[in-house]
Amino acid sequence: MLGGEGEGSTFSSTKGAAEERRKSPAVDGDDPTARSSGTVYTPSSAGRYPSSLHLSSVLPPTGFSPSAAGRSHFSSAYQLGQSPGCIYPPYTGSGSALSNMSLSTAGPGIRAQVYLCNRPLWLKFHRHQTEMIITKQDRRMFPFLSFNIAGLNLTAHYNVFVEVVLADPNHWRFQGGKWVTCGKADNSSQGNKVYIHPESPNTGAHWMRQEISFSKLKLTNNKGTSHSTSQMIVLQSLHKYQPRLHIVEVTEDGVEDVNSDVKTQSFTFPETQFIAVTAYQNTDITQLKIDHNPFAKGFRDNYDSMYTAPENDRLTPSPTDSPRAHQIVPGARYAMQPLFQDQFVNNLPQNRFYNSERAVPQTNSLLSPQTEDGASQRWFVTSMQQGGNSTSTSNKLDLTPYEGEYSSSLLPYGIKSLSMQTSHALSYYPDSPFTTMSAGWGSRAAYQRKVTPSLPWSPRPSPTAGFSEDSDKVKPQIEEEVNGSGGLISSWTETQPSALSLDKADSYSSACKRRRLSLNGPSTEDSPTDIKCEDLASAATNSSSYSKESPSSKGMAAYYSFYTNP
DNA sequence: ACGCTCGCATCAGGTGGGAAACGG
DNA sequence: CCGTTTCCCACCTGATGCGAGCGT
Repeated sequence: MLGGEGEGSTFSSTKGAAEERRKSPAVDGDDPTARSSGTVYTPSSAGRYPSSLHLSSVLPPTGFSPSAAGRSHFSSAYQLGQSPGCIYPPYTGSGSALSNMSLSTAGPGIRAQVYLCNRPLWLKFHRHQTEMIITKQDRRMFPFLSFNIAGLNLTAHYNVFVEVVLADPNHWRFQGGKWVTCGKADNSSQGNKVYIHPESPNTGAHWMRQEISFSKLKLTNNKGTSHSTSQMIVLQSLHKYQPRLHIVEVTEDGVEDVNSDVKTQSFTFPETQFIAVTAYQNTDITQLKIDHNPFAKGFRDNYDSMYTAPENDRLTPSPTDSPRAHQIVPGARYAMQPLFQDQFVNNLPQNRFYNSERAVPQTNSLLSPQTEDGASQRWFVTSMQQGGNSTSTSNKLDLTPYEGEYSSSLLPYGIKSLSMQTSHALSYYPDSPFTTMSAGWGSRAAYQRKVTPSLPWSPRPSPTAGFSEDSDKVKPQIEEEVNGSGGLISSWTETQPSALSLDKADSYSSACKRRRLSLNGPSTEDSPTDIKCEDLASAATNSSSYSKESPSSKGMAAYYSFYTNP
């Protein structure tokens, strides 16, 4: 590994986590991009955040007083998460939460917007209820969190970190092929819940210049190790969690400005919600992981032979399905992809391609026309909009095309508008060559030599580019799938591939639990594991399921969900 | 001779599967 | 007994180092 994230740095408790912040991982590490500052958090900041960040999910609402928090969105978020009987808590839809967030960020000049870079991938998982493996040793998240940020003050300094909080008060169990609540969550969870980006603190220009990846973030269920490293977030199995992105303006030294409570901005992406598990429960999730995680590639080949029948609902193209992947991944298997994709496309009923679109026609009217450059094709989710749906569709993602402000703030930096060809903004390992060029990758001649020529995904995927072609198609899909507290369940059903019919639950007996014991699941019926994203992008616009999430064609990769807190 | 490119080998680490162990 | 967790395994990716080949 590059070791640029301060691996090995340790601290021994929640308090230690705060200590760790003061001792920025980035500072400790050798990350060349890390600013020179030696501190990240002052004791004061440390004292403030642990209370909100670490305990927000477990403390009773009373533990938060708007005045004390100054970041009322934390408490609000908690309250949302505590909504009784709410299977899918309105953590995002809560107008209160977001309104508060708005308040906290109402400071002049501070109005960040955040993209979830690999949102399409997250959505794929989200449809089936994302699961994240947690192990005693630790396990990376996959998909991992990756953001693009805009709207920050160029010269101001910020700490960027992710907090993982309980998404709801329930304990979950996988039964009958679906997730059901099973008692109450254990709120006594201890351990680190925050992962500070190793490049923190850094300037707004820095954060906006590149994709902010949290690929090194690791999950564990070992409370004992929660103190060992800031890279680990301690979770409990069979609990549902919601990652949050926090951006805190700090001084040049990384010290939070204690005089300002309005310089903290938080962003929640419902599609990143997941259930922590020690072993995968849903075979669909397993298949998605295998299909998309390069490190799980070893589990793919066995399925090629199974995917003989054209599966309209092919879960996803492989991460190696990008043009680049075809070029850099050896093996006849990949050489055959064009054939597979043709079969896939040709066998897909045309009407399946646009179902979701037709189902939500109004969305088109809200969208900017597709353009080749994709300049106007971004999803801009405002907290206000979310708030408007707080009551009934709290979990819903309101998507509207974003233009103007974002463009003006973003493009000037050329941040995400790199012309670099990219069909894979998903950047599975953006910490590698692709997200942190400034972190040393750019200097690695050898690697560049080998990869750059065919590099399909950019380390700094352009949001503007990323949305090309899919905006008007994804939105409806998203609205359906990430819908309200109760909407998710329905969407789970509605958006299932044809093979994943409504009776999936029934068909998913316990015998189906282990993928290899069941080949009749939607996953196992997948057609060729490797279908070019480009083709899927155009063909899979259909089934609300695996539609436009694939890295786009036109050399663009990402589809971003773009949140902002007013 | 020198520098660069390229291919190969090696190593570290990430991945899910599956059996065994654990615990209520 | 059954659901959950732990551990080990094979397989994979990515990083790195080394040496051969080539051009200047």
